[in-house]
Amino acid sequence: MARKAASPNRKEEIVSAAVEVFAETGYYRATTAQVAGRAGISQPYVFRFFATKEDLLAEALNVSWTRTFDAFRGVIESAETPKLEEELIGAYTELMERHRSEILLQMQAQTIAEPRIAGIMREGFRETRKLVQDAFVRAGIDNPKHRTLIFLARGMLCNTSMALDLPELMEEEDV
Amino acid sequence: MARKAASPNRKEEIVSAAVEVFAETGYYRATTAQVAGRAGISQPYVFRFFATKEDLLAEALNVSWTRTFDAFRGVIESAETPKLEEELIGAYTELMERHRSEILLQMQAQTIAEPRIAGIMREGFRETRKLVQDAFVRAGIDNPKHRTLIFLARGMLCNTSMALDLPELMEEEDV
DNA sequence: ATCATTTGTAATTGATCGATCACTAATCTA
DNA sequence: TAGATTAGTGATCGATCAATTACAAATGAT
Repeated sequence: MARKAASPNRKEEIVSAAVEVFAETGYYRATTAQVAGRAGISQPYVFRFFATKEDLLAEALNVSWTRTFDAFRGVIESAETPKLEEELIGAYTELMERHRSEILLQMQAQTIAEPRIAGIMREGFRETRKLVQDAFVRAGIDNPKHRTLIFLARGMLCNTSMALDLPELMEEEDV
Repeated sequence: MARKAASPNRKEEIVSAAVEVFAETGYYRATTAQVAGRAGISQPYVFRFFATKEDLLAEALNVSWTRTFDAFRGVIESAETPKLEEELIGAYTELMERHRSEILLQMQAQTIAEPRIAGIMREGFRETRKLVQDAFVRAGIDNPKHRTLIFLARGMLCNTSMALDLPELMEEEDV
């Protein structure tokens, strides 16, 4: 039997590098050489782990959605009803601060037409929506579907505000 | 004095073609040859009107934002107060149906880091926000800043719903 | 009708990039 | 320590693309 060693998490390192490079430069303009450089390996070595650049994008998006689900699930399992929505917003804010690149990548991927990528994005949004809506229903919140829509909508505007560095887009206190 | 002729709107034709091709394929992956083909001209001829591909993108975005402003202004100048928000939503829905590609291009451009493009996007969002908020204030609507945020947020989610073909994302009627 | 301007294209170029191939260095097994 | 497997790289290649150049055809003015 064979034993692997070296960097046991090479694959994860490459994915992390890809998330950053894709987010900064744009998936199509970003090169596999940039990703490799960021991961501290040579460009051809990337292809030992991912057959194509698109495979790498798909995995980067999966990682990003998994983190999103986990963040929301953590809140849903622990938060008390009256603070549920507030804490979900808090969790997303923290996600955006700690994993900005993953959110920027999700934003990009919304307009990528490749069926495989579009499928991942659709599933990501569907699952997020289900997670939040079920939690609102279980918490006995009124108009759960409406509240879920508003929650997701604020999230999308929050993304725009972050990506374009336009914090005023999220101001809502009237004097 | 020289007189021009041929197609007096060649430039507009190229921009229209660019909006579609960029929206379908993604700006970075789209080629100037595709844009030229869509416009019915040769690839080098594009560069008689736009010095660089980025110039073409900038103009495409300007056209798209101008149309957005015009759509909202039309409603604001004519709508009666109680129906203002409803009609603004209607105007945006129509814009998305009639000029889907322009909206998809705006979505894409949210994550393009080139300073010139980011500047156009920032200005577009700032102006849209000002337009809507001032209209809400003039209409005497309560919490105008909050209502403006919710309006813009719904617009962003609506974009996602359209781009990913996920109509359920905009459902909000509870049974 | 000729000359100048404008409209447009074919051909090309220099750069870039994803992916492959051929190879070496390190590590493991027996 | 020999042999085999694994980890990793340099070199390269075919394709692609934005942009330039050098032209040709049409149009307009005199």
